[in-house]
Order: sequence, then structure tokens, then C-alpha cells
Amino acid sequence: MKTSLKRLHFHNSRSIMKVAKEHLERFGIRPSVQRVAVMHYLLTHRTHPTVDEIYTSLAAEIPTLSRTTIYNTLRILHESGAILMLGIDSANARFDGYTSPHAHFMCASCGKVYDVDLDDTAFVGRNTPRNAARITDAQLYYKGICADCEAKKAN
Amino acid sequence: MKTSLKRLHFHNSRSIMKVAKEHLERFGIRPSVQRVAVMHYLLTHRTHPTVDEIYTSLAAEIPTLSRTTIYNTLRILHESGAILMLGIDSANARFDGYTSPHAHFMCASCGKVYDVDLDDTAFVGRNTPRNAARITDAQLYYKGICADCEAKKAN
DNA sequence: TTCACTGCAAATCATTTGCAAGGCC
DNA sequence: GGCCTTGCAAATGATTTGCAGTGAA
Repeated sequence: MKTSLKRLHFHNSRSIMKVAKEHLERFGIRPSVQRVAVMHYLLTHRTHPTVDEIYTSLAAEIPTLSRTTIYNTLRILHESGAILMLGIDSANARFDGYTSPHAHFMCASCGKVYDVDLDDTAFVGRNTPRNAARITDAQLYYKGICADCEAKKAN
Repeated sequence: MKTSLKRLHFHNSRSIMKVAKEHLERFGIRPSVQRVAVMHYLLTHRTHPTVDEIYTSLAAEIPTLSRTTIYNTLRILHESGAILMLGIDSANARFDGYTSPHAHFMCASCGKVYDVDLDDTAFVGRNTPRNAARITDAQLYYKGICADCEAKKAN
């Protein structure tokens, strides 16, 4: 089930694909054709695409491509730090009755969400988006491992 | 299809429920039993619950409760600003190949996501969560209406 | 040969929609 | 009476899982 790199060269110059390939190798990711295509897509399209937008675009070049592979690839790229994953579109949302400005920290191990106080210097509202006519929401959050889970792991 | 407030008083003191009810009225939301129950739950549980956690807890007190009502209620409470909605758990994620620290702005009207530069004073990493052993992700985002959509609406 | 990667199909899970019935003003 | 709210059931949409085939080391 391998797709030749040749076919992709028809649409994209070798040098640009090379950038994506080297980007993957820098993060220790094996550069399969599908992975290079996803990485290349993200490097050349700064539109913050969804899974489906990436899949639909690339399926034209790689007819056998499957959504599963896109999911797998994006997970690997994200875990390796090669790409960012934005939770800006909220499904699986969580809710908070405390509406004063504060940030959140979610433990990737136990799933617990902690409140984070904001200091004056880093107030969220300071970085106003240039092309925003109105702002209705601002969220700052962190993900990582909480002290409790880190302690448990040490045992 | 109305549930009496009496039943809830069995478990929760009148004064605490009253706080939730008044909270809703302050935001111009009609205080039905279900809405008061959701608001009360969020005011007394600072656990950042999911839709399902809220539903499961309240279904014990209000046997006829439906998930649809929880979804409806949370949407209304959020739109009125009575609660926060956290997109911290990412489904429907969006991806970005540009990994340097920056924020995002998403237009609620056209769905486009714009990059936002961060100034020095508001650098995301400054507010370190107290109980974090390790941080793997930090995201800052805004939602609102972009200048393009605002201009179109004016026509 | 072994192992990692891919892709199909089915299953699962969250959320939305259509609609009917019941209260509130 | 008319509108708003609720709740059921069905539809939709996103993501995950199980599994089998295939190429690369």
C-alpha cells in the first residue's frame, strides 16, 4: 500500500516537498509519502485547516488516501511537536460557572482541569487581534502533567 | 412538562438554589427548574464538568431530564455570558504547521482563523499553572467577528 | 522476516434536528 | 391563545477501533 513520490512531483516542486520531508526528519518522524504530503500541506496552507479539509485536498493527489491515515499522521505530528493542534472549535467542551478572567490547566494523564490565576503583566485581553471588529471570547489554556500524576508515576 | 422546585429542595437548601436563580435573572434568563439546576451545579462544582457529567448528576434529581435540555441550557447560559465554555478538549480540531508562539482569532461568522502576534508583555508562558509538573501545550485564542464580516453586514 | 504504516469498514460517541406535548404569560 | 421550554427519537458528524494487506529495513 505504498504511493510513489513521483506522482506528487507532478503538482509540487521537488524542493518544496524536500522542506516538508526534512521538517519531519528533524522531529524524528519517518517521512512516508502521506506524512510528507500532510506536513507539506500545513507548511504551504496557513489556513488552520480541519481534518476534513486536509483529507479532501490531499485525496485528489493520493486517491487511495484514507481519513484514518490523516488522523494517525496528525496525532504523530502533534505529539512530536511538529505541528500545533488548536482546540478553538469546541466539541467535548467543558463549562465553568466562574466567569472572571482566568486561565486553565488540563492534566493529560488524569483529565482534571485546574484554574490558573492570571498576573497583571500577562492579561489575556492585551493582545487584540488586528482584524477583529468584536471579541466575544478569550481563552488561555495549558496542557501537561499535574503534580499528583507525576508523583504517582514516581512510585 | 414542568418539574417542581420542591423536589430539589429535598437535596439542596433553598438559599443556595436562590443564588443560582438570581444569577440567571441577572443575565435575563428565565429561571426554569432545569436551568436553575444547571446553573446551581456549575456554581457549586468547580470541576469544569462536561455535558455528560452535568447531565448524569442532575438526572438523579430530575428523572425526566434530557440531554437536549442540557445542551440548550448551556448554549443559552454561554451566549448570555453567565458561564464560560472551554474548548480545552479538542475535537473538531484545527492544525497549524507554524509552531512559534502566537495566538489565534476565530470569526464566529465566517469561521476563518487568523494568526495573532503576541507582544512581550503578554507572553503566554508567563502564567505558569501552580500544580503543573510539566507543560506540553499552551494555547491562547479569541473568538468574535472579523472586520470583513462586520463590513458585509453594514451593507 | 519482522515490524511499522496504511486503509477499509464497522463501531462508538458527541451533538443537532424535527417534532409533539406541556406550562407560562 | 400563543410562545417558550422541554424531551424523545432519529439523524448527522467526527473520531476510534479492529483487522488485514503491503512495503521498508
